[in-house]
Amino acid sequence: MFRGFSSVSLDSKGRVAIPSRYRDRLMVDAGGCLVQTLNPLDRSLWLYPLPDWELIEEKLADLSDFDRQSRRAKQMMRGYATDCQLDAHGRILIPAELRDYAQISKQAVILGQGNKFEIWNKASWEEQREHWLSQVGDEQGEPAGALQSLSL
Amino acid sequence: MFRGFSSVSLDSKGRVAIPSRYRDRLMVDAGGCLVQTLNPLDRSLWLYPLPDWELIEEKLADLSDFDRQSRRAKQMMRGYATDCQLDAHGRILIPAELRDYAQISKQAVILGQGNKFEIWNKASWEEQREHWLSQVGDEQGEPAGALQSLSL
DNA sequence: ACACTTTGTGGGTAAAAGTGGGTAATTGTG
DNA sequence: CACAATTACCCACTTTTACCCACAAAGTGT
Repeated sequence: MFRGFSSVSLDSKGRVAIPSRYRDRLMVDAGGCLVQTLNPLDRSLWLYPLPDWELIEEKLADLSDFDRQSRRAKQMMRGYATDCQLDAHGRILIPAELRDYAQISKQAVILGQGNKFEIWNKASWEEQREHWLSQVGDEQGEPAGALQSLSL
Repeated sequence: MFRGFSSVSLDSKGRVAIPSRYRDRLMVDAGGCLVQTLNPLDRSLWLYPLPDWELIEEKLADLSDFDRQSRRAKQMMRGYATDCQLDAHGRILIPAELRDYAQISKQAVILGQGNKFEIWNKASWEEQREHWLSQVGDEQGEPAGALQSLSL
């Protein structure tokens, strides 16, 4: 399971260095082959090791074409899925289309999220974080649904 | 179960010495492998032995991605979860991001909290403590839900 | 009281990681 | 077929991190 936070920067060509602590795992499990796609739930990107992506793709294939939501999810995720590979320095190139979608230009963050990574524009991420924290910390507000029953 | 209070200081690199009375436990149970993450409920940090963290991670993985609050909880807790190891002197390095979040710079406190530790900025902790004491002791104030039925 | 061990603290150094950019090859387009 | 744009690969530099060593303070036992 991937976890952890990394602040990274894109160079002028749209490349990001994958934090080194993950590289061995990615080389062993996936031979350095990754799949990027857009995250339809937030304006960010998802990055899967190829084998994990293939599982996702199967799940998507099972979704009905006659349900509009399902059809859109399939179209978006599969349509933007892009193969990529770690280069000699452990970097990947993020295609311009995906950079635009997630509004990533210079500063980004990479979040380990279980079977995948999320890549965010740094500023957007921090905005989301502050927003969420102010909600959770707010004792007046609704006590955050699912979190309520969670003992950490 | 961890318990107890320790006042500690960070050095210029952001390292803190874990109080020695816990070290044996941490070495035996977790091989010195720990996971830090942010505490979304207070501006402090949580520090889990790796095996205990993995239980938490499973709980998080079960939360739905389609509920916004749940998704955020996953993103934050997992996203900021950082592996670390006790060094030869029983210290850990707190990443800059987490230090910023908890506003920890020089003086901190470590609180044993069952399956984990909480790490606070010392001044924030004392402030919280005083604030909480004044609320709970105050007979006028609302009698704090679940505490009401608790016999200590 | 003294020596010795354990704990806390500070910092130096070498290796690794992150970053930036040049150039050649490939691809797509007019 | 020629040209422009994009991509892959290479090299160089800067920053960060991990590991090591050294010392100060406090506690322990003789």
